[in-house]
Amino acid sequence: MPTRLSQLFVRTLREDPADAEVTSHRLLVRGGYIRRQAPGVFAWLPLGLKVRRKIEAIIRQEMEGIGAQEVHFPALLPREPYETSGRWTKYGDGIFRLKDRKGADYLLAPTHEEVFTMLVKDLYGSYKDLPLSIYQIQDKYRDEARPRAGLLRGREFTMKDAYSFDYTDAGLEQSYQNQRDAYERIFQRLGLEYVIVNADSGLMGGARSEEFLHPTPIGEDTFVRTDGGYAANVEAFRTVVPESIPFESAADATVFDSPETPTIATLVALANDRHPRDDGREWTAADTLKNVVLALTHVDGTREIVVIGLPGDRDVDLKRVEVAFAPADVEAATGDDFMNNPLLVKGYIGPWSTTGAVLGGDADGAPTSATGIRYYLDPRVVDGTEWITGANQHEKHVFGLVAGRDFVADDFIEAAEVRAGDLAPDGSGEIEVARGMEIGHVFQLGRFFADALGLKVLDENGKLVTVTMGSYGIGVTRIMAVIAEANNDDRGLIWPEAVSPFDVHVIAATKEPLTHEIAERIATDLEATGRDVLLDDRPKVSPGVKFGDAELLGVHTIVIVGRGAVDGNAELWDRSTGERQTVPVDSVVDMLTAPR
RNA sequence: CGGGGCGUAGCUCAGCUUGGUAGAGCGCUCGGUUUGGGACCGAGAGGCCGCAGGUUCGAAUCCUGUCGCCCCGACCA
Repeated sequence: MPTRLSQLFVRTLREDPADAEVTSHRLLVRGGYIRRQAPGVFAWLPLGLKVRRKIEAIIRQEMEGIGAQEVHFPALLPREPYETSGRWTKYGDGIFRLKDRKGADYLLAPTHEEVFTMLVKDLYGSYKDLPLSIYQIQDKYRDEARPRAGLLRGREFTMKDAYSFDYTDAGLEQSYQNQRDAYERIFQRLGLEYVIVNADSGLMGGARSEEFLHPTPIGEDTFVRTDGGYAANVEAFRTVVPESIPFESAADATVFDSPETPTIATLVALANDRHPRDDGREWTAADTLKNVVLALTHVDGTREIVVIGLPGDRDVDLKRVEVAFAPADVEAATGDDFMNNPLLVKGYIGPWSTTGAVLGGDADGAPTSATGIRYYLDPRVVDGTEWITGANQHEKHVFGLVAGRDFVADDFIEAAEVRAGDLAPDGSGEIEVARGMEIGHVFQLGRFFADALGLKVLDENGKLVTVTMGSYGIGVTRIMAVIAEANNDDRGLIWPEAVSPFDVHVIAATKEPLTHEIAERIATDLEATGRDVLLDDRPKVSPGVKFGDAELLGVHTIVIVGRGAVDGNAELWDRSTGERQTVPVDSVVDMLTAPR
């Protein structure tokens, strides 16, 4: 039986809801797919559920296709396994915690690595049981600091999470590749544009990690790519290191007075004014070495001051720094930090002074400088490059300071902002910077969880080996929003066929009994061929409203049975192109079911 | 957590400056007219004006506090 709009639990809204900003949120609420219940929490109405199930069906097919087995674990979980893995603490305010009547701690799972690991440990003990891939489609809960954009960042959301278990690295590689391939098929079937970028492994450590990003201006991730096929998350971007320059014949560094140079721009202006280059070129910000003082808080709580030196035309990208120093926390140095390090003269910081090294150390990293503070350099600051930088005296800078001669870093660091036009590390040219929404993530966890939770099996030699795992997530509900976001016009949604809530939307466009009878018959006949049909049989609703609702709801194929019915005609209306085609009523079903 | 905005009917909003019986449009119900692009007429139902204090003869309106929500940022396996 077709679904009758007159009976369907839905109410379309003529106006945009006041709390919806992004397109997908607006249209999904207006179309009666979802309703907001609490910030980041949504009720699913019949239409929304239908779309979601189509997405889930595709994911299930592809998971089964690679031999992953479906399970379903609780969303409500006890504290213990998360305590063991350390994530009860690590997640901080990010998870919903609750207590049962006895006062025992529970959480609403933000992700399920622990539970899967524990269950495999309970049931399996031999290498013969592996490899194993299991997955679930389950609601996840995260107490986001700021839920936003409707389904795109919710606090309750549905995710497909899969986990692979292997006892060899090669096995993990294979399992990972299987999932990765399945993801590509899933996104292709969903008609979703995606790029695969190298991701930072973040909280859980681990080896290979790739994100599937859907390029969109409202994306929360910044990534870079080249026409030559390179793509990476900015956090994972690696700077191309220039060739070193011989510096045997370089002139000595020269200290100069630099009053009133609070910024790089004023410093450059002063240098050009008083110490113009003799090669005719002007000094630029890129000739200066900017030294940024940061405070690290290590896992054990100790605080360490470090300095990062980078070309003056670049800013530090805090996210990239955090990744570089993970798991330590990073913040800007405070006034107290400067008080405690009087050798650092604010505004005139540099790795060198007339009395010798102030920052950095020798090649072994042993602190030999005056401060002993660890000094990190941007990879562009290769040996032989010459810089204008602070001389660690009030109102004094130095130029001609040569890297590798006058100062040495403890290490190099990817801390500088990444800019469009930078060169890709794989030689494929200049990068562009774009925004993307993460729709999938494949991740080699390695032995992190298995170690923490003691998941080991006996191998062929009877030796106990720690299992190596992968985790693979796809945001089901987020994908629905992303699809909606990518497929709409000013009149409403335009679902791709693969996820459309219905295959055909049949409209009885007049109030004459004849049109209703014909529409009814077409809908029933289409259903008999296996099509999923929505029939707008509302008896007293004007055609304009029905057309408007059809456009809002966004089923790609619409059949209008209206005033042409007396002549035996109906219309086929393509939602995406807007084209209408008059066809005999009797051929409608054939036309819509003919193989294409 | 920082910044900004908003809480009045199911939805979108006006009213608040200048205190005096709670409003509009859409939606919903009933009757009639209309009938291919969000029709019209008439009659209705529907509100603790976020909550709590205060000022006042009288508070949606003024004051204080509080809660909630939205947006930007920080954060975000």
